[in-house]
Parts: sequence; C-alpha cells; structure tokens
Amino acid sequence: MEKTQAEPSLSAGLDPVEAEFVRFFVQMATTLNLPRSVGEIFGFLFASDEPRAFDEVVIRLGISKGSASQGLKFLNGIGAISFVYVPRDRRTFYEAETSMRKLFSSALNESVRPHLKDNARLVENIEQTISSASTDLGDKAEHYRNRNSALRNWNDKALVLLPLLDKLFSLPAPRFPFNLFGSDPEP
Amino acid sequence: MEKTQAEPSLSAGLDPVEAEFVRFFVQMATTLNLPRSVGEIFGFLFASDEPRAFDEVVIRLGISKGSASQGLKFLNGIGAISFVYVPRDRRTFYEAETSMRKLFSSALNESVRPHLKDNARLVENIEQTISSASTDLGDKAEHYRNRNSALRNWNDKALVLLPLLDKLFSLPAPRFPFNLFGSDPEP
DNA sequence: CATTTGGTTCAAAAGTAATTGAACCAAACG
DNA sequence: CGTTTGGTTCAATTACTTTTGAACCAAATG
Repeated sequence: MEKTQAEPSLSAGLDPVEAEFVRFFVQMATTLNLPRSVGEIFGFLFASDEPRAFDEVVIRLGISKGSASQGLKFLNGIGAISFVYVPRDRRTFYEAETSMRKLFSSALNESVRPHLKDNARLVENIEQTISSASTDLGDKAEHYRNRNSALRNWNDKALVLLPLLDKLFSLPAPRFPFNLFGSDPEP
Repeated sequence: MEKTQAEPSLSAGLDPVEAEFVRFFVQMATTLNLPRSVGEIFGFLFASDEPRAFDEVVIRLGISKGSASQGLKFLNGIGAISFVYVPRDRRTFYEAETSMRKLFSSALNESVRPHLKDNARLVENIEQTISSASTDLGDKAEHYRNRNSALRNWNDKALVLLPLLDKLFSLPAPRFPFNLFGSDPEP
C-alpha cells in the first residue's frame, strides 16, 4: 500500500480542505434552494484538480447512486459541470466549470431571465384583464393601470440590466467602474 | 343592498383584475421560494387602492386566519407592507409598499447581502483550512488556493456591485446607461 | 455468451415546509 | 363585568421535496 498517499484514495470521506469547499457549495445550494446533494457534488468537483468518476463521487461523499446520478445530470444540464472522456477507462468522468464568471452568467441566463420573461407575460395578462373589465371598473381602471405599469417598468428595467450585469462581472477584478454616477475627476 | 357595488364587498373571491395581480405575485413568491400565501396577500394589497383589514384578507383570499397572520407579519418584517391606523376602527389595516424600486432595494439588502457576507466567512474558513493542512497537502495547497481565490474574487465583486445595482434600479426609466462600456458618441 | 461493471430509473421512505383550525388573549363594547 | 371582536399562537394535518436502494439495462470483459 505505497500509493495510499499520492493516489487520492477511493476510501470514503473528504480531506479537510475538500470538506470546506463542499461546505461552501452546500450553503450556496441551500440559498438557491437546490438539493443539498447537488451542492455536495459540485463542491467536490470544484475542489478537485482532476476529473472524477461516478463511483468516486458516490464513495467519497457517501451519497446514494441515485442522488449522484440525478445530481450529476442536473449539474450537467445547467452547464455547471461537463463530461470528460478518459481513454482506457470505461467510466465517464466529470469536471466542474471553475470560472465563476461563466457559472454566474449561465445562472443569470438560465434561471433569472426565464422568470423575467414569464413576468412580462403576466403583466400583459393584467393589462388585458383591465381592458376587458374596464367598463365595470369605472375609475378603478386607471388605478389598476398605474399599479401595473410599476410592474412593467420594473420588469423591463431588469431585462435590460441583465446583460449589463453580466458584463460588469466579466470585468477584470481591479479595474472597476465605481463612480459611474458621481462626478469622476477628469480622466 | 344599494352599496354592494361601490363598497368592495366582504364577500369571498377576487375581481378578475385582483386575481391577475395575485397571480403575478404568487408566481413571484414561487420563484423566490416564499410560501404561496405570502404572494397572495401581497398581491391583494398591491392591487388595492386603499388599506385593507385583516378579515378582508382572510375572506377575500379564502385563506385561514393563521396563514394571514403569519404572512402579514412576515411581509411587514421585510418592509413590503406597513400597518395603517384608521380612526374609529378597531382593526389594523395593511397597505403594500408599491414602489418596486424600494421593494427591490430591500430585497437586495435583506436577502442577498447577508448571504454574500456568509460566503465571505466560508471563504475565510477555506483559506484557514488550507493553511493548517498545507504541510500534508504538498503542491495541492497551491491548487486549492487558486480555486479558493476564484470564490473570493467573485464574492468580493458581488459585494461591490450590489449597491451599484441598487443605484441602477433607482434611475428614472427612460434615461438609461446603455453604452457604459462601448464608445459613446460624444455627449 | 455468461459475468462483471458503470450507470439509470423509479417507487417507497424520510425529511421539510406550509396550511389549517382550535384554543387562546387582550382590548373594546354594551 | 360579561360578551364580542380582532388577532395571535401553535400543534396537528397536509402537501411537497429529497434521498435511498433495489431492480434494471447496456456495454465491456473474460
């Protein structure tokens, strides 16, 4: 058993650092209301310096094959991990997307944009409904339209700001547009 | 029964427009993983042109007193609604904050900022753990530190961008900083 | 081709969260 | 003061989500 140290053993359990990364992403998953297991898997892959196989995920994290399978499929679906081909090994390996920029950007596009689109539809429904009912509504119609335009305005703004946010996050870390609105000293 | 029309009856059920507003905020609540009832209550109050009493909420929405009580307390807690004093009426009345700008801003501060703060702590833990274990870790220590700095960078950026986002949303609707990064035609 | 291995599926179990409704309290009313 | 009214609390029910593990399939292996 000479390689026990170098080869990151298939024995259960995480090293202390892996455990911290996993903790981080479990917390992340929790705040995004994703299953804990998804956080664990991603944390484990994010910490790793090489692709990991299915059974490593199962054994090291101590979760069931079912959870691992579903979690990996989910993470692949949102583009947070990818499959890696490793020659001479029948298993498929998985590796995390480690660029936070990309992760963030696809989170924005895959999970917030669609909601904003839905909202836009619902705002339209409200407008329709007001119009249909406006004879019965009397002067309440105007009130309702005001309320609704607050929603529409907000949603439109959000849709416009989304790509901008994306850009802001791709900016290199130190050079940063702090005083966008204040009066900058002349450049 | 002459006032049946003018006085928005205490009878159960919503008018079609109210129902649409409620639908909108129920959907909103769902995407924020808040209880459906919270969305219903807020939608009802948001649609209303006057403050509403507890029993109106209960009866019009057809939810239990328990849900109403808890939902109203929650919404008040996050600043989404406020209590209104109405003279000569024993009941307390509730009204929605209708400025989306304010709602958004407090959502940012009350529910995303704290998470980013937590993340910062967890990133610190990771760094600590790497340092403690670095003798056992060999050259993996460097790898781990790289991964961790991706997290730290991202989180720091997010913390800085938060107030900026807030500002962008307070901007008046039409005048809008689209080409922040491209080369604007000289003003 | 029989067996092992890597992985998926899905029904049942375990765990969480939301809703209800009955018991209750406090203030106002009569 | 006894009763009604507006509202809260909280234990129990209901509804939903996650995890598990056994059954299963397909490809590789011997």
